[in-house]
Amino acid sequence: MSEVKDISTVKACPRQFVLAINDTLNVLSGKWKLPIIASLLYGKSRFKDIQENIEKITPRMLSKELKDLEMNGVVKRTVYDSTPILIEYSLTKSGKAILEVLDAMVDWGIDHRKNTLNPK
Amino acid sequence: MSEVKDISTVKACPRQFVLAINDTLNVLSGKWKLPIIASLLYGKSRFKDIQENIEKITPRMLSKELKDLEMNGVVKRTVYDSTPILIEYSLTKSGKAILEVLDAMVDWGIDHRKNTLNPK
DNA sequence: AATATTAGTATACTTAAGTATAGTTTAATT
DNA sequence: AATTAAACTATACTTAAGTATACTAATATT
Repeated sequence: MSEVKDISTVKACPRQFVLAINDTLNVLSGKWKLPIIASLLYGKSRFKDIQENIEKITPRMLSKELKDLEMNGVVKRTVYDSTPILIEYSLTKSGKAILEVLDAMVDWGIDHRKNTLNPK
Repeated sequence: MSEVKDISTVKACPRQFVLAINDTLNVLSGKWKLPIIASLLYGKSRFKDIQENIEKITPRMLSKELKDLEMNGVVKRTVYDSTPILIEYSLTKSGKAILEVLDAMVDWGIDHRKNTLNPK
């Protein structure tokens, strides 16, 4: 029994990795997801706040994307039964954790600009 | 002079970070970028190979996306002046380095599935 | 009573992304 | 000389993503 798997086994990307990457990409892709997540990381949490924070987003898109993010377990919608009724959006644990992915993306993006302007 | 920047300065995401993230997202978004990068990480490098490796991609899309990745400094196109002429695609240094971003995405995706199926 | 605010929804439309299908060029093989 | 292969390109089309504009329901303010 060899300790070394044959090359097709070693190099093939496991199905669950593909699924995981696609989940992540789904959460981040589209024109408005990142601005929304950034706005929630920053702290702005009411519909109106986010809308004002992200100039040019229409309420339709904000509504749609927030629902999408909520369905994907990234954003939590809380209704406070105060008067007037108050609705707050916040990031879930996972939602906050995505900052690590963003960090990796910042690192790559910055390095890439260096490499591309000044390649070896 | 305070050592502590006021909160709006500290929390605002620097412009270059936003640019870097968008660069990264650009390289990864769309239906075929990831399969293509994965195929090149795996080692398949000729147009025909990639096309066979990624079933269902049309030559139009493969061509378009390869050009796009090449323009963005992620993929390198090499023409070998053999007979018959041979064209090989490979990942640049940056292209290979994007594996780190993919790793972060795998980690988040897997954790996220755990959190979402089994939230605290 | 009229106006404003929050948190959206509804309808119609435009632009971007991706697909389907066929064709081209250069050289090799039969 | 006809057929095959690699590496694409061209044209037309469909679907998905995003925009524009207007509207609604509940409550609060003037």
